[in-house]
Amino acid sequence: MRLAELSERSGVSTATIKYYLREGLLAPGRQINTTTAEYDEEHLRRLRLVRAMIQVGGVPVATVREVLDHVDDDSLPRTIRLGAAMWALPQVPEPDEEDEFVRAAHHEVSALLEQLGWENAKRLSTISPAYRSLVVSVAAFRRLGYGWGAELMAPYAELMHRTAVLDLDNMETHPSEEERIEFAILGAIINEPILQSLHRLAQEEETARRYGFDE
Amino acid sequence: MRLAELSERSGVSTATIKYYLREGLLAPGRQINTTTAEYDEEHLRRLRLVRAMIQVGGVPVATVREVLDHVDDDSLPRTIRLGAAMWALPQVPEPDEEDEFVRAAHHEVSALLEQLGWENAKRLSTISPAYRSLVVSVAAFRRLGYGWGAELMAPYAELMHRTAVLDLDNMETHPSEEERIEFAILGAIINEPILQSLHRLAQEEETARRYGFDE
DNA sequence: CTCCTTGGGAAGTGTCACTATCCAAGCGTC
DNA sequence: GACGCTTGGATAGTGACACTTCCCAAGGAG
Repeated sequence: MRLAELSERSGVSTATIKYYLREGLLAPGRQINTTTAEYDEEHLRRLRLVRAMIQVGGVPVATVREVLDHVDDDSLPRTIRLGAAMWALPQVPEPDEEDEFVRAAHHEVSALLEQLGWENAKRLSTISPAYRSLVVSVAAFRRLGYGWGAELMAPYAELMHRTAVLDLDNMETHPSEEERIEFAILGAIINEPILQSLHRLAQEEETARRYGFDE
Repeated sequence: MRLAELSERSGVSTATIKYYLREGLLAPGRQINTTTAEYDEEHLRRLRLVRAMIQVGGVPVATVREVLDHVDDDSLPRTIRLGAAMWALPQVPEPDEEDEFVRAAHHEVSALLEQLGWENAKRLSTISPAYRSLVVSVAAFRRLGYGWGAELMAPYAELMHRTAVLDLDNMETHPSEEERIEFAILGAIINEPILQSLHRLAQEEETARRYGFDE
């Protein structure tokens, strides 16, 4: 398969594929001679993953490269590769520890983890990007004058835990390592828009059930 | 309160506030004379909401304006105002109905709504942005070769429905109309990062429980 | 009187994901 | 073997976006 065919089958323009090649998001094809390169199904698959991350997930190109670097790092064991890839994902601004709201949010969140008994998450709290982004979000809410304490978050956290259980159950149905890692990344990226859409749909449904249509 | 104080109390630079004023995201202050305007707590509150939408929620400025226009439209009844504001939020590209994956996703999603008994969501399916974005995401997943059918989505949808119930319960604890509408918008925007963070934290927790730390 | 602030507008900045253009070197076809 | 096409490689340009900078004339405070 040559560039033109790769482009056609993926729906991505050749110019964009060349851009991805330059950015290291896609491995170069097998060079046949100076002016021809051969791509295979693996390239197509990877290109689609990249597209999904960028277009559906809105992940910045630089982040995609980081994630893929971890995925392809054969020197690491599988769980680490997966974890590294997942952790490279969020683009979380370092919370400002001076800020009173940030400090309050910290307490709130660790109280939450305590209450839920999430021992592992607690142990990771100093380094986990998910923890940090939660702190940032809670602080933002507080700054607006809305209380969003552990007691309000706990039921949400319970539901999200069940969601995570579903995620991992689904992942485990995939036979090969490669597929599982890819699926986990998709689960973290494409799943989120799906969850978000389901959430909004559910809100519409529930709103209509409670208040009806005033249309 | 003058511009400088509004800036100081909100942590937003005067230049940016002026930009928001120009863009119609913030009502002009009460003009005292040609060179002085007076702002009140309401302005501060609105400014914080705008900031939250843009910074935490990543909502484009143009979309923020649309949302606020609906919120401030006193000619509409409350539920409509709320609905209009929520619907202005997502920036969903129109799905390409020609695409086979999009059509398949359509069937998938309406089968899901059928199975769940979400009658209201189903009735809204032709116009709801949430429905459309769900179709787009499911189609993207399919295009990558991953099956993500109604039977897999249903348990997620159930969990999201419970989340929506929590959302509305929380909203109803707010006494005033204004606050409820504002809270609902925040719930749609800031809540989502929080849910997302909780989801990822839960994934970390569950991954650690299942596979332990290989560190 | 002087300095500062005000609203207002125009123009510039930096980031990001492409996109367009150009190039010399092959390949396939006639 | 001429011609049109494609290739990898590189550079520069584009358009959207969210500011940010700069400048202005008018008013107010000390």
